[in-house]
Amino acid sequence: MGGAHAFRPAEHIRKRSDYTRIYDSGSKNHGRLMTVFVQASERPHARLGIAATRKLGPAVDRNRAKRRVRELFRHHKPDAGLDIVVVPRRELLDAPFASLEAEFRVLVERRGPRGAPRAPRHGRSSRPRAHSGV
RNA sequence: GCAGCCGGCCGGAUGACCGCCGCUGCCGGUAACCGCGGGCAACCGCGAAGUGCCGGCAGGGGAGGAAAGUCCGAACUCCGCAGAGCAGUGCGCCGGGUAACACCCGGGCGGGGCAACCCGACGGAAAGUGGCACAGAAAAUAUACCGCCCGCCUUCGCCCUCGGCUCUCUGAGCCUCGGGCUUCGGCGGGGCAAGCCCAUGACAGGGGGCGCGCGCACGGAGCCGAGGGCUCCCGCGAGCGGCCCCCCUCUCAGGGUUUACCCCGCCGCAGCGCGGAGCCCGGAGGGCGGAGCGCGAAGGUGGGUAAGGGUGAAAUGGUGCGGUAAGAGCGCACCGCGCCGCUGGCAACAGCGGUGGCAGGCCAAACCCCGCACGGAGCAAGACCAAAUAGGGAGGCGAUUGGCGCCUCGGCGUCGCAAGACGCCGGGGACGGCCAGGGAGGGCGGCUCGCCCAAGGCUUCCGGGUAGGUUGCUCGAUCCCGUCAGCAAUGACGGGGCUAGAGGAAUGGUCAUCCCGCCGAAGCGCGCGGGCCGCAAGGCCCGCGUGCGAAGGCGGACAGAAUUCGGCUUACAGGCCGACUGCGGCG
RNA sequence: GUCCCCGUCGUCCAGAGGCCCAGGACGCGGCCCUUUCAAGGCUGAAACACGGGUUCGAAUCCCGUCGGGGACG
Repeated sequence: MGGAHAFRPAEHIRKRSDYTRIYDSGSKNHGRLMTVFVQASERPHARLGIAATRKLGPAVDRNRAKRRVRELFRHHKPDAGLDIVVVPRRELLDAPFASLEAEFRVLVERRGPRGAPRAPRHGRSSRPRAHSGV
């Protein structure tokens, strides 16, 4: 029943190779609370990966950051096939949830401004894949 | 009531919406490898299997006391291993508990606290090696040194001078007072190379603070003296000294301080007695006096001694009496220590008695010795399944000719004592080692021709094995309750329960209400002090402290399982329960 | 997760029970030299990660924290 806000295993990014691919050829946007990598994919649904490094804090803080980011993804899930990797910053831990939602929306959709979902730096052309939401 | 001490426990609650991960049941969809059968084959059917996977619904479960640090100990897994030892590491009072431990319990000993109680790496220093700065005679050998005592040897000044005495009298000798020289020692003052400190204010003095140290000292006066020490006074139930910081004299300074060295001044030391002969005077007798003797001092030397020696973190048992030439556990008493015996205790150890005569400093978290334990790695251990790509092995298909190279055998030649090496010729063999030819096949193409690529080909199987997946993975030295044994740790028995299993890693997100703590105006209560009124009881006002206190605000810790247990260590807001100790109050 | 290693001036090192209130080089401050700068000379400031313990005495030896780095078919 609850499918709209669910977060299924298929929506996790798990493989190391997926992460490196998104780091290399996805678009990258910095915010005050987090950094977001976005890359388009062939899948019918979006996927999420979280990279909480030890720099963020001890295990309690890292787990809390991941839970809040997952919650963001559940409530603001893009309908298109996008691979998203979020790198949380320390400021994310104490920020109000509403400010997280605002920043997450902006960072995910900002991938547009400098052209379609495309690797800005590595120029390895991924063909323009019309996405309505920009 | 306050302060303390020990043990145990909890570690926010409830609800709403949206979610996550296992398990169980039901419902819907749906495979594959593989096996069997059929078919020329593509493939089909059956089994595997309605399993696994995907989705839905329902039920039930889902972080900790430290999950942390990874400091110990184990289980488990793989590797290694005849046995024993060495090395290395860890542990170290005794007894018990345990699967094991560096953990726990009980006891002993030592230390701290008024006490409850707390703390302790707590074997061995006559097995050996080594270290102990500075100071000090000496830092481990009980010797040397200083000193004390005994014996022996040598020596016991010089110059000037007041005064005196004697004589053989412009002089000589002797005694005495004072001074000087020389040598040594002590005390005081001054100078100053150099070092250090100081405008961030030195130094000195005074006051205050803090911690550490010593403890009847500090200060004052005197005495003995070889080293070095002793006595008295003041003070006295507590202080004193050193270091550091702050303040004041003080915005005062080219100054202060220490040691070495130099100079100056002061003090101290440098024989006395008896005495035959002799000489002189003489009444007795007296004076001088060589040698000698005794005592004393200085130096040297031979011995005795371990009492004492400013030091130091530490000094060779302590105190007292006797004893001695001086001394000494040399003797005695007490204390300490070692050994032996008895008693109590399983033991560590304790008590008592006897005995020895001191038997030898500290450091083993210095090397080490003794006793005990330990094979190594770690769930990224290990096991199973197994893409793509590359590579390995075996087979099949296709072309299989020549040359070079390779292997082997034979002959000849050169070198060599030989073994053998090198070269040439010939026979045989293998080969995807190289080159050329050949061309199965492939590409362009509807087909042929043609062109291009081309033995680094196509294909089957096998083994290792990467990504990935499955497993190991949660029923266990398990948890709860009770009984029994035990002082306890713990164990035995009985009953009951199943209590997270993720894997880029779940156990939550957002909000509401409540709970707890802190702040908190007005107001109220209590205590203390002051003022006013009142004869008094008391009342009023002011100030301070304290308790209760609405709305509201702030806060609710430390921290997230990763193979699993037993410990240790570290972090932690707030709260609850119980035992005990000290002090105060009331009865 | 499992297992190792290391912490000394601002930086890189030395020191290995007392000679160390810790030494050297570079860097930093001041003075001298120079017309000036550099070089050179003189000089100064500056550190034992933290907390306990052993010892007469600890940067050094032991224990525990904290921080940093590394390895993992």
